[in-house]
Amino acid sequence: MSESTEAYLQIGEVAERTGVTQRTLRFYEEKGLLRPPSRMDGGFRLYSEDDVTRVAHIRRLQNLLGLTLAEIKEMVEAEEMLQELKAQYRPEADVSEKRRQLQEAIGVVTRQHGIVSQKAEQMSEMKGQMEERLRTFERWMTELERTERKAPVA
Amino acid sequence: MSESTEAYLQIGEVAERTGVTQRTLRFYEEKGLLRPPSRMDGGFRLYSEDDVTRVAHIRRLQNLLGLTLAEIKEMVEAEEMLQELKAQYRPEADVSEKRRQLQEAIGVVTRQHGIVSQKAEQMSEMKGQMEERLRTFERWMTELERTERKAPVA
DNA sequence: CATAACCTTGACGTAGAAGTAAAGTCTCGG
DNA sequence: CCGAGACTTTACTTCTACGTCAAGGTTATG
Repeated sequence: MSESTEAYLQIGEVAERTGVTQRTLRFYEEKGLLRPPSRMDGGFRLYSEDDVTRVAHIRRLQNLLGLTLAEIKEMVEAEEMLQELKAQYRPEADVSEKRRQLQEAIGVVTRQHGIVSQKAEQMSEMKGQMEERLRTFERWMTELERTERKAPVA
Repeated sequence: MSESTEAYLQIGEVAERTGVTQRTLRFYEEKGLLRPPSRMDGGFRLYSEDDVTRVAHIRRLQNLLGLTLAEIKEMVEAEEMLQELKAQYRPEADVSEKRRQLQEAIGVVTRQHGIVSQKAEQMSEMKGQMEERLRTFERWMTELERTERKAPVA
């Protein structure tokens, strides 16, 4: 009973490990966010560890950056291209084509980076505002307490 | 023809200045995110500059933090309470009540701050990853160019 | 080989956040 | 005073991102 194909996961496991529902996994597949996984003879989906990582990534893009699935799809496709590029990296293929792909990949990631940078900046600005606000409240509070000591509660 | 009430804006202007549609403004009002504005005799809504600010704030909470309108409503209501508190600050009213309100306000903002902090951190982590990735690409690119010089294009 | 647990597709439902259309009202410059 | 354009409410529609059955096929285990 050696597990020759031990690295494969059924949809239920993937769902559990990623924290999304099976429905969501199928939905992402439908929408092109996950490549159609391999299947068992009976038709059961067989996911790889990579797919798990992928889902986590998708979720982060959703939750953190608030991107739509359509936008995420673009990003993910760029990643895909990258994987491909990585795989093709050794076999001496069309160099100028690889160059082009790499250029495009750089473009995509640069745009992503721009989005993240901007958001991160706005965030920390917001954070600062909130901290200032909290300081103000603390001041008010101390002041209130002073008032209370002067004229204590009946 | 002096503009005694010059500070008031109709919905169209507010829409234009905030970048949301009139429908959205009415929708926010319906949902309790914007206080019902004053009206002209004929029923036209009259907004203040404060309302414009408010809408901008709402949008940032939506876009930056990805909060739902329901969550934003809570926040906005807390702000409201704060305004009230600020206004009542001088008139010597029930001190312990004010204390309670202040406590609550601190609680709300602290929670908000927690959310923002966490997101900000995750963001900068993501940003870092992207930067590393870009560096990798640049390396690949230089390598590709070296290859090209060795065996130039026909 | 039965059967529980797991999976399949398909179809319809839902919540959030508006968009859009209809039919009528108001305002304001000329 | 009137017509163009801005505004009103009401109602229906759309889009996204799934949730929720339903009816049946598959797999693993005793």
